Amino acid sequence: MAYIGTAVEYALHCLLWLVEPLSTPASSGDLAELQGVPAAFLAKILPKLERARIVTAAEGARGGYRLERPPAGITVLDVVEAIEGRKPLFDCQEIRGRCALFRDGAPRWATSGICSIHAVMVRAEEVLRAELARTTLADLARTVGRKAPAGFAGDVRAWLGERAALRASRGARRDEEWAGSGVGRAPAPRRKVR
Amino acid sequence: MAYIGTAVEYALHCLLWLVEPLSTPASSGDLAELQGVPAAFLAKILPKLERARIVTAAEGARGGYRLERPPAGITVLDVVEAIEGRKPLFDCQEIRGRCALFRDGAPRWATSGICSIHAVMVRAEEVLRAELARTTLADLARTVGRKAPAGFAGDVRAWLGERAALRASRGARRDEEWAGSGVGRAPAPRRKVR
DNA sequence: GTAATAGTACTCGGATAGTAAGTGTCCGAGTTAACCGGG
DNA sequence: CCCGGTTAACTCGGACACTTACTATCCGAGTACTATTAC
Repeated sequence: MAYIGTAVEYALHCLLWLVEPLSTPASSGDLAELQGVPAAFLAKILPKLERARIVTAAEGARGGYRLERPPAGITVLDVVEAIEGRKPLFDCQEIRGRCALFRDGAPRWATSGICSIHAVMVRAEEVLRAELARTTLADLARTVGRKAPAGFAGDVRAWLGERAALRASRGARRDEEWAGSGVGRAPAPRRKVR
Repeated sequence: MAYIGTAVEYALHCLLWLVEPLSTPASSGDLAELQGVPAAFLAKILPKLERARIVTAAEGARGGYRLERPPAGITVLDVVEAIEGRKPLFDCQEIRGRCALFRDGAPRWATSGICSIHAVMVRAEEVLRAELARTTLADLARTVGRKAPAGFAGDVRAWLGERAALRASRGARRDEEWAGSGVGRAPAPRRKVR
């Protein structure tokens, strides 16, 4: 198992599509289908980004996600910690104090301060975090934009918009089919389709 | 679960006691008891250090472990990789190529080269490894030596030596108890006082 | 025309499998040192 | 005094429980928007 899991990868890829503002927010289901990742899992990841104030969620019909802050202010480290929490690279078991020579309790010099081995790991974790904090969402989007052909970002935006529009008309279209089938309509009670 | 596990911690603590050469090699059982760590587990860790040519193992009776190389040439990274292997910080799922817009196969620009997100993680892993490679066993031992009181290292060496000597005489002592209990003995009877 | 209402799509959160990895234990095989008795 | 057999202690490696975390799925609750109906 890797230290940085699949959930972070899914999140970053979703955020990349949200860098350029959309006319309608993107639903978690659409983001999942767009990228071929499990929708139920993504629906569990995105709320964590919301709690971290990285995205805003619009509830209800026509709901979805938008970036809350400008992408140049969101670092990869922000995303990692929003999803995985701040889990340590290493958790010290305090072996120092268990030495068999300490018959009755470990002396102060062996329990105070930080273990030297632990100190190395803490330094390593710090440089790791610093490196992850160097790259922002805007940097990532720029890099991706250089690789993809000219119209691609627009195509994706169009696909997402189409998806939203299709959903908006679905109820109405279904009603139309009902009318066309010649079935009488009851006033108040609605029939459930399917 | 942490990226760098307990096994690495046990290993580093053991190695610290081996920095100063011992007259007799230290057995895995003694190292375990000295530090209050599960012996059966440690017996599984130390062979990995041997395969990485960090320690040498003396087999058979009076066997045990010694440092193979000078401690200034053994880095913390060496120990981590000897035990955990070179597991990646992040394993890329290649989400790029799964885009729903690629109806019939992903285009070359989306599969060639390294994913931009992956690239960030690779850089992070590199700085992490570099930081771990900065500290050697000799550095660690020096730091520990500054914290512990003057005679402590000597006390530990004495304890390990005593342990080895005690084992050397144990069989004989047990023979005496056997003789005292009047239980008959098969082939080669033995007796000796410690 | 305006207000109430039903329906739908979405987010959010909890509950729940399944799977992979790390921790820890146990046992058998092979190896070496020490010891004993017999020459 | 020296030689061969026996025993004990150790490393090494495989097999096996146990725990934990992550991935993934499902379902219920709440919320907002739309369309329809009634006044």
